[in-house]
Amino acid sequence: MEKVYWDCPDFSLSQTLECGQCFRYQKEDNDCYTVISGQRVVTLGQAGGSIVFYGGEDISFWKGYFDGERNYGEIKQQLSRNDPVMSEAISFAPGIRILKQEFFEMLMSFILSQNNHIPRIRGLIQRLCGEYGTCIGPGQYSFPTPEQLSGVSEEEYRRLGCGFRARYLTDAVGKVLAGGFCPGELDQLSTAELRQRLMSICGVGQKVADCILLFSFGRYEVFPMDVWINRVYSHAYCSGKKLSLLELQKSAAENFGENAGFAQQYLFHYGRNMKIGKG
DNA sequence: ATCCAGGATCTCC
DNA sequence: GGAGATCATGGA
Repeated sequence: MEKVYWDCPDFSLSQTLECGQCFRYQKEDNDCYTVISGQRVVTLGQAGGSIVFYGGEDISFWKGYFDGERNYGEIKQQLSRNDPVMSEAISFAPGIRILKQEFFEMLMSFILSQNNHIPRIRGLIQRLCGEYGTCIGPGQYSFPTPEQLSGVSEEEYRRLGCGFRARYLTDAVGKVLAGGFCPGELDQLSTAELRQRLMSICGVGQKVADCILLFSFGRYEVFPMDVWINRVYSHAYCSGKKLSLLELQKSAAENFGENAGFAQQYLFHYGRNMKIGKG
């Protein structure tokens, strides 16, 4: 099999895939990962600093998916300046990059994420793909397109285990199919406008919208505020005080500015693994 | 067994 | 705008 090597600085494959932003990867026995995005599937590994693609298809797509062109060294340096907490979080997982994932996948996945555990979210998505996606390899299924989900009822989503989120999924599919969510058009909107547009979908609140903004639209100034980030940020930056969501957002924006999204992911992964602010 | 999860919505003030 | 109850489900 053809191998392609790629040297990408500040990049850990495992940290990037396993830090909670992505649900569509599988760790293989030999320390490789199989990743699926859209209709594409890739198997890759990391030996030392070098990424190894097993199979030479769509390499440029995957380099974009892993945000290969961005200078994360500079981002980390800016964030670490005068910030011991952030320095600690970054040194815990210095190889995180923010993936560029497909819009509809992010929309559906983060609707499913609400009030749910990450392992269970992955399971739901896997079942959703197996049921309605296209087989693109041995046991591998693409995330279903809006068209593939056009006839799926709430009942069927419930049968997969989606629970109260079933209604949200049908609403999302319907609104996407009705138009108004074409990525090329959405790219032109300001972050605030795009957030409002996303929140017009039932089951998409600010946090889910912000995850879509960050992980799919590259709006790196957003700071998705979930239960973990709330704990970590309150504990480490607000001396444990209970601030309102609005106050927390304002504070994070002042602290991290245009790099808030990157900061959020370093903090999220660190705080969740260290169980900061819990117990 | 009981708790809790990358929340959103509804109601009520 | 903010506080509280409710929502399904299963992994830990």
